[in-house]
Amino acid sequence: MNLKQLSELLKLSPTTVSRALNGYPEVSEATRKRVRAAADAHGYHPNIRARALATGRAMAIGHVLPLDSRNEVVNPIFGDFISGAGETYAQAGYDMLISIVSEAEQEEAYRAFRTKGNVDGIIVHGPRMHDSRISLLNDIGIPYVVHGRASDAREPYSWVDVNNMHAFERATHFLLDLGHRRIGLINGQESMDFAIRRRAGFEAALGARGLVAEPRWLRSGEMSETFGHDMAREMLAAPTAPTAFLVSSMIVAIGVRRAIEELGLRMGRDVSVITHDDVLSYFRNGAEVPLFTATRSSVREAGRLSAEMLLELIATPGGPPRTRLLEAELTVGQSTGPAPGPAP
Amino acid sequence: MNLKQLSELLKLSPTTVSRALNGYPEVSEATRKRVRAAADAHGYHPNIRARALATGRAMAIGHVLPLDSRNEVVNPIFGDFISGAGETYAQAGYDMLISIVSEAEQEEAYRAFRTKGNVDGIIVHGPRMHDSRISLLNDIGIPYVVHGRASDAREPYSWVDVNNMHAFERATHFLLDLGHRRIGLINGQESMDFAIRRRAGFEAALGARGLVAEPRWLRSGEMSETFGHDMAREMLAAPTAPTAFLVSSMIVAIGVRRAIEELGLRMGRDVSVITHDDVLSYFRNGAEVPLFTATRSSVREAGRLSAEMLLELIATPGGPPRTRLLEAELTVGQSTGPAPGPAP
DNA sequence: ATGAAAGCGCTAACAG
DNA sequence: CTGTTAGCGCTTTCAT
Repeated sequence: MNLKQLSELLKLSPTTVSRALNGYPEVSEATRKRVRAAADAHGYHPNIRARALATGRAMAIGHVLPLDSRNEVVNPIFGDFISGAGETYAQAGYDMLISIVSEAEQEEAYRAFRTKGNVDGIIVHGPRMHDSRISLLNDIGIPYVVHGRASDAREPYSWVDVNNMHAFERATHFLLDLGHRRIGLINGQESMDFAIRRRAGFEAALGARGLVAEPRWLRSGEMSETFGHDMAREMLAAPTAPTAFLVSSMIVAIGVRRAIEELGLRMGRDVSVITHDDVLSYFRNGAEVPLFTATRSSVREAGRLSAEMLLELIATPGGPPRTRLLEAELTVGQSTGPAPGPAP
Repeated sequence: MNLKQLSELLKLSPTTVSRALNGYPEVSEATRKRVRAAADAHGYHPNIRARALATGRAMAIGHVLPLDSRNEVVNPIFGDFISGAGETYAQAGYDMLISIVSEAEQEEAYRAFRTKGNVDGIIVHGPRMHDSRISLLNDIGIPYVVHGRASDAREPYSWVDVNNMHAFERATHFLLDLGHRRIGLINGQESMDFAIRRRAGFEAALGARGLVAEPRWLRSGEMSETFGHDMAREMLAAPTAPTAFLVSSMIVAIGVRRAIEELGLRMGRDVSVITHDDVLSYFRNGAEVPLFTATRSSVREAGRLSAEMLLELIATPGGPPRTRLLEAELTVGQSTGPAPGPAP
């Protein structure tokens, strides 16, 4: 059933039927009702490709996901992001298009989105410190929002980001409050913008107490279980080992925990671990102190906001870039135990 | 730059240019070369909407993701699946469309894909035991492949699945070999097909040794950290507690580990944990025994296969359904320690 | 308030 | 081998 058939059925012109269905004001209420009823009865849905061709709008948003070339793995938080964004798109009648490409193919992916004309806007994932994509997208002239930031970008751009620096600063203070003085940071690759910000937060907290980050306890690399395991084992094997780890991702933290277990150390007693991703527990002399870091829901919120922002940018072309910084929820549960932490 | 402009530039008809670019045989190699060069030079990409309208093919595959209504969370393995599928699509020139919808909206999502005409085929995620979607999709008449199975489906359908039963059977045998006799299973919701199969594997392994699963050590529910934590604490608090857990997801296993840590038990000594998701370690009297379950790469492989299968189904309409069962890699590393496990 | 007609950019018969 | 012509299904001027 297409528009023409429906219009013949109704003894109206396709024009009138189209107008009736799309809420144009110059249609009488009577015919509009009649048209709506017939459309419902026959399960008519406009062909989206034809509409897109006629209107010039694709009614779709493209997401370009960088594929880690080494691991062929996409960032696990992506699922949370799109579950937030997807809801917004669905309400607005937009489709979500995903393109997973290696670092080398990124540029081409953006150009292809533009010239193929299958999206009206783009969400950029995994921005790096020196990210050429931003000026590329400005040149191309397609609306976009970056999830995260590219610190050294000269040109203005729209972004939504979680306050990584603040989150890691608070987490570090939390460990310092527990009495830890030797803290290891197991971070993501520092070509990624978020990793730089997380280290900055870590160092700021240490600095506020007159401490300085030990280079040997600063590690950064791919976000894998193996990496976490190997780094933690290395650091724990040294004569003076960290008493706590701050870990950039849940996956990595699993490896760290494995290393701790292998060495016969006790989590939360001999060594503590904080991740940026989930609910974890700590101990002060045997008393539980849960720490909630709500990264997953923050990321979903970031997805929702990015989508809204992008749809607004599409609706108001030529408008100024917008930005939004989210605070990740991070709350420390009631501590029932005595104050001092493990011996430094 | 569109086809007409490019053809004027080349002093050729749009038809010839189109044929040259799409590899039609009746074009001379000389002009084909010339056309290709010009297209590359000017960054020409055909407008996909116009092509879709003209050909009747959308050149896109739709993925319908069920959104867990309670948690608003998508299954974390989804990222691995689409990273596998995405590569196949990209090579074949297909786009990937994602639709994230709650359980209630599923039917409408499939119908909309069909009537809007924006996809040529569908991948179904998260099949349940009694899944009405299969007969719906057969009625609608759009090619599809199910990631996973719906055990009680009457009609034939195409699917790709990991052998969950076998994976859990082997994992259980592994724990039994270590000397464990009290094993807890923390499973996904048993309305999901995969959860049923995992339990079946668990029970089969126990049965092979003349053992029977204890109902109090069988738990199933949402795949969250909190659920894992709460179930493990409950089971560990009982007078006779499991000495090992078999856990259905990495996220859940994090909660289980937290529970173990809180109770001051030692991972791999007092209690062992196997997950279906990642690299983990076990201990026999202090010696490390790594167990590798490569779910993540298996899922990526499943994504790749599903995509290939779907493209074939699209290419050969009316063909018979295809199925494919993958064995998850699960290998036990070299054990350097003495044989006996923890006391039963 | 309704309709006729002209495209959107491409592909696919049908000529030549 | 290349070009001409006619749509794909819809929206959108421009008339009436």
